[in-house]
Amino acid sequence: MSKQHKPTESELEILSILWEKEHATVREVHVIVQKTKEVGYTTTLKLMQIMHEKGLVSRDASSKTHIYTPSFGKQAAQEQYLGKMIKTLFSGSTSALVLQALGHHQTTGEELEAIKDLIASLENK
Amino acid sequence: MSKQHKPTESELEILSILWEKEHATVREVHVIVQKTKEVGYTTTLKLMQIMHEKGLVSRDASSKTHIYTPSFGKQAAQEQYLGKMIKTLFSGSTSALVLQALGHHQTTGEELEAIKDLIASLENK
DNA sequence: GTAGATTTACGAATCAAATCGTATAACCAT
DNA sequence: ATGGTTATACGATTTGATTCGTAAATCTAC
Repeated sequence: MSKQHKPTESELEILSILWEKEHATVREVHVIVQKTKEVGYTTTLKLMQIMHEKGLVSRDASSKTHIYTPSFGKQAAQEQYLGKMIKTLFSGSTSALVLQALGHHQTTGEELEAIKDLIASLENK
Repeated sequence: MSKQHKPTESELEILSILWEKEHATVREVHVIVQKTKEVGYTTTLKLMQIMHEKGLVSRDASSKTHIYTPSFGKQAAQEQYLGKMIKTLFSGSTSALVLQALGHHQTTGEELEAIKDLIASLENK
C-alpha cells in the first residue's frame, strides 16, 4: 500500500466499493455511495480525481467515461490499519487485539475452527 | 466511550498518554508528544482544551496547573475502533481480522495459549 | 446535425483540525 | 515586592477534506 498518502474516511469508503467491484466508473461508485450519504455526483467525482492524484487509484481514460481501479488490494489496507491499531491502541500486543475481538464480537463455530487450525500451524514452527 | 465525538489522530495520541499515566498535566503530555513530533507547547495545550470541550477528558482546575484525566478507558476505545474496523475493512467478519492478525504479526507461545483457552471457553457455550 | 444527457475539469466556498503568537495570570526564588 | 518562569486563554492563520456550481467536451437518440 502506498505509504505517502493514507486514505481518508471518505476515500476508504470509495476504495471498499472498488475492491468489491474490481474497478468501476464514477457513476457506479456514486450510486452506491448515495445509498448511505446524501451527496452530489460532482463530489464523488472530485474525490475520485483527488484519489487519482494521490495515487490511491489508477484510471483508464481511453474512453470518455473513465474507469477507476484501486492501486492496492484490500489485504494491504487491512495489514496497514491492523498494524497501526495494534501499535497505538493495543500497546503492540497482537494477542490483546485478538482476545478483544473474539471476546466481544460474534464468530461461528466454523470460524473458530479455522483460527484453531492457523494456531496449530503456527505452533508447528 | 462517548459516541458524539470520536477522537482525531492527535487526540488519540494524547489519550494514549493519559491512559498510560492515569492522569497528567499539559506539560507532561507535551514532553512525551515532543519525542515523536516537532510541535509547540501551546499546540498541545490547545488540543487538550478542545478535548475537554468535547468531553474526551475531564480536568481538575483547582490549582493553576490543571490535571487532565481521560473520560473513558482504553478498553472502550479499543472496542469502538475494533468494531468499526471489522465492519468497514473486514466485511463484518471477526475471524477474517483474527486470521490476518495472527498470520502477519508476531505472537509468543504463551499468547497463543491464552487465545486457545478463550476459544475453548467460547466453544463450551 | 441538433437537442438533451452525461461526463470531466476546475475553481470556489465551507468546515474542521492543527498550529502558533500574544496577552494575562499565577507561581517561585531571592 | 520584583524579575523570571510557567501556566492558561484566546484568537488568527494554515492546512486539508469535503462539497458543489459552472463550463466545456463528448456521447446518444432522433
